[in-house]
Amino acid sequence: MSVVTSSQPRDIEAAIFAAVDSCVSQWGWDKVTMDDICVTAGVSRATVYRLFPGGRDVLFEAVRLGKLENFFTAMRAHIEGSESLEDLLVRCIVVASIELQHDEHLAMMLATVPGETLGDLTVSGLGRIVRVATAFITPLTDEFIPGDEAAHIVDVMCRLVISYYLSPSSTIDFTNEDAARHFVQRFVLPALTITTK
Amino acid sequence: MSVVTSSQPRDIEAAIFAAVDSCVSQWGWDKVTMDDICVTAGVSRATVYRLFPGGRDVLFEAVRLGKLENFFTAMRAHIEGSESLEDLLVRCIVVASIELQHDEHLAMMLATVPGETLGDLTVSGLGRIVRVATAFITPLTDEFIPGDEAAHIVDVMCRLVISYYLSPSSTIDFTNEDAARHFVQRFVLPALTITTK
DNA sequence: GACAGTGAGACGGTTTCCGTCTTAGTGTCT
DNA sequence: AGACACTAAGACGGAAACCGTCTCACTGTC
Repeated sequence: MSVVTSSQPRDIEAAIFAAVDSCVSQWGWDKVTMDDICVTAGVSRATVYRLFPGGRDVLFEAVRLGKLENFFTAMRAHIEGSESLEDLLVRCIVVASIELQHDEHLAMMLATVPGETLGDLTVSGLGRIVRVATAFITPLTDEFIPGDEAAHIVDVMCRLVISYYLSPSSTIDFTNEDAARHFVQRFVLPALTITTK
Repeated sequence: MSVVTSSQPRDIEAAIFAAVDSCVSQWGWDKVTMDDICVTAGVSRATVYRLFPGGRDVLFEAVRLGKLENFFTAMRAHIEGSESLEDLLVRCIVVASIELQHDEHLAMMLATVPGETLGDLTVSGLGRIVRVATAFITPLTDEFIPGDEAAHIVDVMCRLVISYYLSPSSTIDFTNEDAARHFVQRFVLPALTITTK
């Protein structure tokens, strides 16, 4: 299994993912057809449907999951080594906010179910973000606070970051570290029911 | 309530044109639907089809014609007052090349028949450009050369400008005035069968 | 030769889109 | 008030695009 044959399906899969990226950024979710993706990837339709049985939904879901993992993996790299809960939270907020602002399609890809607009994000797509974020981030908070408390914090933070991304405020800029830190000190840390270790 | 007072059909027509622009620049020709345009323009379908009987083709053709006119009207403003044929030709080349390069959708809009890609431009769409260009520019060359000679020159210039736009050369840059002037002096003016007035 | 992976494309079912048409609502003019 | 012009909203049928599946031929590897 670990033996990599000369014909590497991984390359094709990567090409398809890249094609989805390219097509979506060019035309948006709604306008992209499977044929667009096939042509862009330089791949036959049969191949796409064989690699992603179920078609469009399955493929797009796979792309979204991949994006989610990449996003949080990159984030974890940024927040690892934090020496305090405050530091960790601040880094989370800043990195996530910047990344969201940087890649417009990311937010769409991360959260939305096919056919869903960005405006509905706070309604339905948020759940999965919170879920994945919790799974990725809470392990890093272990040394500071217990798991259930962490889950609670992550939940709130997710909603705040996304809310401020979708509808930026003139009073708080989460892409700014000082602002984020001030916010954490003022609103988050005091809310903890257990004193940080 | 959005009370539209004394709704003038011109406003609606302009809104539709703007909507086409917006939609095309967002999704491209092929991906745009009439409903997209209607929604973007904030206008009912019936209205669009009444203003442009024939539907999609007629509307898009109208948009293209409008673009063509705007393009050459703007160009004429730039080349009016030329004191020599050389000056006039150089200005034509430079203005057209810059304008084409500036607005990527312009070339598409100017030349292509619906469903046609930019690569086919030299084949089919070029005829109409040459036609309109001739109609707009030849009047301005009257004081330098006779009409039939002008038509010939305009024809050649159109093809050159478009060719260099579609496939830029490393030796000649038509958006550069000096390069264009040098080219005109070297290849165009000597080819005239009649000495310039 | 057996085999696995791929390209090309046909096929039927579904959805979307187009263009037309009808109806109702609104503002204007006489 | 009543006639009129214009538009929004949406139903409707036919056409086209799209989706997902499937078959067949081709290619490189074992």
